[in-house]
Amino acid sequence: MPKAKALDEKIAGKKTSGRAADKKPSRKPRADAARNRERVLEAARTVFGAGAADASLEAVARTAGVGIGTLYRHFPTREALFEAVYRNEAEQMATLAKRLEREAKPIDALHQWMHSFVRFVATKKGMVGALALVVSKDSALFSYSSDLLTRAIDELRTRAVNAGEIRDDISAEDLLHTLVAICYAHDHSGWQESALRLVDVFVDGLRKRRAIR
Amino acid sequence: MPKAKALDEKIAGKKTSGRAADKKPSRKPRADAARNRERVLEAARTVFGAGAADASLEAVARTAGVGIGTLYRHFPTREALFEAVYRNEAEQMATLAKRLEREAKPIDALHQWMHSFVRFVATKKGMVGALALVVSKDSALFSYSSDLLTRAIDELRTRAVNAGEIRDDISAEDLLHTLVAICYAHDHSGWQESALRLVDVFVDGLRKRRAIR
DNA sequence: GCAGATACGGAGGCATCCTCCGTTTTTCAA
DNA sequence: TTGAAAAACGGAGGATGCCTCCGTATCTGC
Repeated sequence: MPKAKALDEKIAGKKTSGRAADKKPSRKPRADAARNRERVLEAARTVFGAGAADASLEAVARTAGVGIGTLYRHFPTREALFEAVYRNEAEQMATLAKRLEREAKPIDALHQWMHSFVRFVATKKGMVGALALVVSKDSALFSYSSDLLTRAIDELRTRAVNAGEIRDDISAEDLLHTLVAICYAHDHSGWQESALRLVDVFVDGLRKRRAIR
Repeated sequence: MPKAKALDEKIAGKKTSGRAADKKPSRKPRADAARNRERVLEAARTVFGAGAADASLEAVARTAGVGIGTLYRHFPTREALFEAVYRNEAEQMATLAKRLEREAKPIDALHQWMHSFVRFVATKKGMVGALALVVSKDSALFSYSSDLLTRAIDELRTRAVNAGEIRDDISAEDLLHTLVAICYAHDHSGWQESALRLVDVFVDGLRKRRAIR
């Protein structure tokens, strides 16, 4: 299972921020570098948070009061920047999954998690665009956050499948993909209600039940 | 119902290509203009058909052997070009809806139509990108094709609702949006099977059923 | 305080978007 | 047939964005 392996390495590497992996004593990171990184992140949160996930990176750099080169050094791609900006959010969703797993019945946990996801996204305008990028590119394979979310939903899914409550032929990736898709590009007022309803429909469809005849 | 009105005007205008609307005797369209329009369309079909919905418009113009200015004169926006390229496809889907309405039971008609949509999209690589644009922008309001699809699915939906087979609180827009979303950004091999399964789940969720107690 | 390591930043090459306008082609009426 | 006006052509050019590269500035450990 090469994919999971790569993921674990990635998480380990990121979490500890380069623990003496192999052959690098490496002095501590420079103060100005850390400062600038924070500035860029802050600017990105501001700019993307305004809903413009496609804002130019130059605008972000300008907002941060930093050269474009500096931005690219810290975040080589737009995805990397999104990743850093929304990592926190993904972690919150993962934590929520753990909690729901303890506190709710399998299918309810899944259902509630998906609802929370929609509501969460609703408060973070930029996140939709970020998620779209994450889902649409194969970069999903390289995204810490996206894997976090996939794992979270997969735990909920597996539990519900094992309890015999939902069908077993829909993958976690498909679930997440659908969830993001439901949130995506709904910009009119009232989209949140639509999205929540669509989640209801979808979860209902996942249920194993007998149809009225 | 201002939206529908605007739509009708649009259809009429396009269909008859400017029938003496009000005060324009207007000479007949120039031959070279018509020829170039066709060339651009053909080139666009080729380029987008190869799956590159984000190809540069300059590339399309080059392929068509036409200046970039000419392309923009005929199709002021990328969406307008998509619209023209895939208008035909949308009409086919609309026709299919009519047929299914005669030949299948309400919910089956809806289900089959959605399946056909997925399969259809699978054969037209560029179409996914086009649909994404159409759905994501509010340009949906100004799109002939998108309205055609919305109307088609709405007829199927309404019929199924009236037959008491599906819930009545999901709009045609939501259905179409979800359908497109399910197709969107699935690029790995085997996406078609995933997508068809997701459609099954979704339609199942639309059903009015009694839960297992 | 110094030297080397590290980071900065923006100029510059490239691509795309889209507009504007001088030139060319077509149409129509005389 | 012809010539002038209308219509369309096409591409140069200004604007913006992406990303890289490298001369310069700053920091850190000694």
